[in-house]
Amino acid sequence: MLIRVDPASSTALFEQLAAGVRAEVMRGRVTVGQKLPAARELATSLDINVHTVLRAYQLLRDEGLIDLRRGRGAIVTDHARNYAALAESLPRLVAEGKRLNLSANALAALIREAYL
Amino acid sequence: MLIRVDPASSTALFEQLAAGVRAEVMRGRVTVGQKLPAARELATSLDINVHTVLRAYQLLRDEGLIDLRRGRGAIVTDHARNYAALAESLPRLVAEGKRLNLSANALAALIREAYL
DNA sequence: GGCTTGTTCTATTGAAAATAGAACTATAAA
DNA sequence: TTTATAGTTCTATTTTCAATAGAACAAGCC
Repeated sequence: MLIRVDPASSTALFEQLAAGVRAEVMRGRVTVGQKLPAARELATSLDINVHTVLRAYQLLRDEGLIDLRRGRGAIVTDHARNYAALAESLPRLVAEGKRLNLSANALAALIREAYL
Repeated sequence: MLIRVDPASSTALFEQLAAGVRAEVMRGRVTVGQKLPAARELATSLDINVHTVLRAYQLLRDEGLIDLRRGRGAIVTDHARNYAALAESLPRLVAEGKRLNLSANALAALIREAYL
């Protein structure tokens, strides 16, 4: 699993982390049943705080993407299959957004709006 | 133009405002050449600070969606036509996201990721 | 039993949002 | 050309939240 994090970004670290995991799941590089790195371990390798990683994990649990329990760690749930279904339609919309000169921010915000 | 704002949201007020305008543009309820409410006016009606509204407007200007100048106000540019092109494809993706039980947050984050 | 791993708690620091008020200037309209 | 409009710029304060830190705790696994 390849997760990058940009401390200089305006997006919160825990959000970046969660987004990174989601993206890896969508790409199929992280699949059902797979175990994510232990929070302390990932925190060390990314040189960030454990609590920040745990917050990202808890966010993913709330979404149903991982099963998170002490002693066991974070395991990707069946929910991950859903993400794969977007692997085609999502890049298509992104391409359209780019063609129209929309920023990533603008397009993401439109998604959020349309969700209500 | 109908803009709502939720002070309790984790999303910044100025981001919500900008998103609201973008959404109205996409829906065709705000069109090219149209003048947005004056910052002071909108601030009063939403019961938020003028600077917060101006920050949202400046964000939209940076995106090229409005022409913002003192004395004139905020006028929607040609760029708005691009948004209309998304009025179909975007709700389609949103529907798919909902069907897959993805949160608005997750889908928006995936958009952001795919944009890089 | 001992190791791993998340949970919970308190506390501190730093950055950014939001507010507030005032003075200023370009634009449009009367 | 005067006047009202409306964004720009400035300083300052308050508030919220991310991120860090450390410690004690509890569930699960070998």
